[in-house]
Amino acid sequence: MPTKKYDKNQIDHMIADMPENELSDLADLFKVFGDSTRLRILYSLFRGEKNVTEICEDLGMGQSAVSHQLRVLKGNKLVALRKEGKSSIYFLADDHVKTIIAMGKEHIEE
Amino acid sequence: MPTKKYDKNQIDHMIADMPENELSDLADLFKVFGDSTRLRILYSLFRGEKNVTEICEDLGMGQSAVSHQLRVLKGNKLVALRKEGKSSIYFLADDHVKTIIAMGKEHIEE
DNA sequence: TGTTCATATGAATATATTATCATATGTTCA
DNA sequence: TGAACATATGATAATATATTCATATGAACA
Repeated sequence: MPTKKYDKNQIDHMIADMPENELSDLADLFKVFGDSTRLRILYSLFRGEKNVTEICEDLGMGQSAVSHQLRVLKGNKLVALRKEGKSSIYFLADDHVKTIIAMGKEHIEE
Repeated sequence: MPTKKYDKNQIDHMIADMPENELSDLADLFKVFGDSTRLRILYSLFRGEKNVTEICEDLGMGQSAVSHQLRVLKGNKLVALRKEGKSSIYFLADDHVKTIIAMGKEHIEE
């Protein structure tokens, strides 16, 4: 499978004629990234899949808060999970998560 | 100037070892994209620079609400402006805006 | 079966955010 | 200068959001 690349010309074309309702969906997606707890969860999973307890330890946060945010992330298809005994093992759902984070990172570093 | 490209390997490397405070800045940036009024403004400016009145007309929103959001966008360096007579002409500040929107768009379309 | 561990979820509170209204600032031009 | 226009901004009210607390669900296993 070839590595996917993005260049500016493709991007201009990609954005043109975006309908109003799609913009609204897009805002909802970015809203999910716009919370540092959720972003820290994503970043934690970027370093490897984890169960809920491990995520809590990694973030130093309570189980309930983390579960609530995992629910949001899952609802937006940014993470997925598999059950393993008593545990739920969460992992990043696709590579767009990484790409979006990388783009944002590049922006703030300038 | 060569067209910039991004591939998955670069991206993995880009994200590795991101410090905690940078994640917080990143969440703040995404928060800016996570509002449909602001996203509509960005999209409007993607189609061409505009003064405040024109943006208001394009969005069908009041001047005050738009100005408040332009302030947020400007504070985050996503738009810039030049003064021209009585008008402030706003435009997209850089190409990352487009890239970030394109990545998000691609995600929601799957 | 009953206890423990792991996770999910509902309700409530505290905080943040957005649009509106009113007004201030600044520019143009008669 | 002062009237008209364009934009910016402060305060407020309405809404949305996140965390906490309490509790429910479900699996493993003695």
